[in-house]
Amino acid sequence: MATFRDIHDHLYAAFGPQGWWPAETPFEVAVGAILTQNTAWTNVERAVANLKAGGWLDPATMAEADPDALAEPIRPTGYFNVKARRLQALCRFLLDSAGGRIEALAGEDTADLRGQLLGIKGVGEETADSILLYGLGHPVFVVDAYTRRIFERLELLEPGLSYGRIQAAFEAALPRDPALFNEYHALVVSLGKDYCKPRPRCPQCPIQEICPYPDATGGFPPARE
DNA sequence: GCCCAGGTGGGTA
DNA sequence: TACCCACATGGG
Repeated sequence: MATFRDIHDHLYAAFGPQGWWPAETPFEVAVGAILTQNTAWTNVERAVANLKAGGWLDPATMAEADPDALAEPIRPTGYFNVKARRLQALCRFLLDSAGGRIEALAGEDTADLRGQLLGIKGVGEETADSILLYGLGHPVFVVDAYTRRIFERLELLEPGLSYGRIQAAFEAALPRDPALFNEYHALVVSLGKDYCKPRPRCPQCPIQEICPYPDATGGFPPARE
């Protein structure tokens, strides 16, 4: 039976280091974390390029903007009206509690800071944890739809567990190392994006020798996303 | 045309 | 608590 550690090692052998998060600053990580909600990263790249070109990538500039104006550069990510307000809520939080500098929060207690981030409208568990891990280097494991699908299919997670239960399973099985959590989540995304699809398709999966699906009859577990 | 994409908040029972 | 639904563009 493969372990969480085994899966990481297989993925690392297959894909190599991922170099995440694809952003230049912690603030850009936080912005990207909101923009990528239920959205392909290629669309986020366009939006971030638009934000940079328009001089938007600054907490005070975003917070004070007309939300309809902020929605324009982020249009390629979809949900642009919702996300414009979410970005503004994030920026207001940063201005109120960190002088507009997200780096100023890095030294805070992880659980306390996570609670503060979850208080921002539009920042849920995955977004908060992405900001904590990739933006600020805190040791939290990021759980996403790929994590759930892949590890349920590997039968390392029971179907239907909460975010917190899944996160706890990973954090209990692995050393509390931000660099490991960073690489692991990025590798999971890489597998999910290109191989472990929702529908019964596993094209040339690089870890198929340790995955029970498709089984002898070609069967898959029911899709549940 | 259909499925899918690095979710979240609000409403209802 | 546990479902539903809205939010929306872009690629395969």
